[in-house]
Amino acid sequence: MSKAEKTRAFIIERSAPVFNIKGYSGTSLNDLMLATGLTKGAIYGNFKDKDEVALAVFNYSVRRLNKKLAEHLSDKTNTIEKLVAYTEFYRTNWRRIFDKGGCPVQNASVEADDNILFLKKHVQASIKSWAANLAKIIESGKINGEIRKDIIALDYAYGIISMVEGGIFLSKSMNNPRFLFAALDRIITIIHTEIKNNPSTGHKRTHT
Amino acid sequence: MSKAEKTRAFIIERSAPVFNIKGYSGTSLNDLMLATGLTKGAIYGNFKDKDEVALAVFNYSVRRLNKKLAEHLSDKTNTIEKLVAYTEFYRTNWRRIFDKGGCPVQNASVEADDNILFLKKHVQASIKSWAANLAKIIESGKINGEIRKDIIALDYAYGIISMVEGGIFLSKSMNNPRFLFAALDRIITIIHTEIKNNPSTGHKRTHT
DNA sequence: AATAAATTATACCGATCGGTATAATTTGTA
DNA sequence: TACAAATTATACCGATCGGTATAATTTATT
Repeated sequence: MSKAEKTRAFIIERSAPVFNIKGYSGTSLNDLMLATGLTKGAIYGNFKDKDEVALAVFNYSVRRLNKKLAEHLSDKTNTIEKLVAYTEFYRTNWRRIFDKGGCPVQNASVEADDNILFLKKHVQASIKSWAANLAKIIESGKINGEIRKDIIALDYAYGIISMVEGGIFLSKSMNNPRFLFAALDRIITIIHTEIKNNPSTGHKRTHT
Repeated sequence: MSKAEKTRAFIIERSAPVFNIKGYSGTSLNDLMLATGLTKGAIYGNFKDKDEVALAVFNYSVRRLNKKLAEHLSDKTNTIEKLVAYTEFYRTNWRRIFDKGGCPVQNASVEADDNILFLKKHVQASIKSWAANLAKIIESGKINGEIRKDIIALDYAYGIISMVEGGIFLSKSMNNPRFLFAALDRIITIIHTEIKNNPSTGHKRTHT
């Protein structure tokens, strides 16, 4: 790892919360200089422009969050446990996430979706991969019998994301985690009543 | 209505979609001049600074949305119909809303919650009044027997808002209304299975 | 129609924006 | 340790930022 590579990584790490809190338009190069303690020369020696910093920061933030999430699921063996752990992750880490400006996907998307075009496609890609990962977990549960065979994994994956983001939005807006917790509670209810394979209550079938 | 009052209203109307699409930091006075066809003199003759325009625009956008929503509910008499009409409103008007930048509350909140402080308290106030209105509808249903007496109206009000905003977020991000529709479908399911007073299935009580 | 008041247009302000050329410095290699 | 290359700091660029003073114009009143 060369000096420049280290500096580049350092700039990204330090700039991430700044972009996430102040937004793309709201973050100036002066902000980045303050956050890193470096000068314009160092920044522009490692990035061609502000867009490239913003993009690297977005990808870094998403990868970091995905990594933390994966770690949180790593010791879980069965599917239902993994899905519940998914909600536990946010229940445990909401404060850390909020302190750094909230969900980077939500922030980037809401700011970018109408006018900052170079970010929008990356936002969409990260949401797609997020949903695909969740769907994969659900699909694996269909194979081992934990999850009902007739549910559409991707639909529920997007449903979970939708509710998580709605909860984050409301809790962040109101400075109160209870709305996020309520969303997570509902997700757990859905897991147990809709997607989990409950032979006795599932489809009210009396024979297999 | 004096000339200045008309101009003020005109500036607000024309600036509303600009702020909602480009955000507060992303909207410049030049943008407002372009959107209104007026000069800085006209704008600063009616507003003391950019903050005042942004604030007036936010309040206008919220009031306008509430008005449209109220109109959509006006012909509904009973509570369940009103709640269903609530979801119908978004199902019918999503495109119009999306074209103007999405939900103004969501946009303002996500941009403002960490750093544009003068907007944040107004965002919180508008969410509170939104929830209170919804809760009022639910409460009236408790009185006339349409809604179960044991449910907490405000909790469900915030739950509905959370799901609507989550759906709007995801659909706006992905350029696809299906995620919003899915959220609305779920809200309707919750209305019918959880909060509606279903004497036969409600609490499985065999006696009153 | 004359005129005072209210309103809008023009021209300009200092500050800050993103970005660049170049000088100073640090790094890796011989 | 000498030296070339890579990296970072400094100084500056034109453009645009929000905001203001004032001139031109429009409005309302008589």
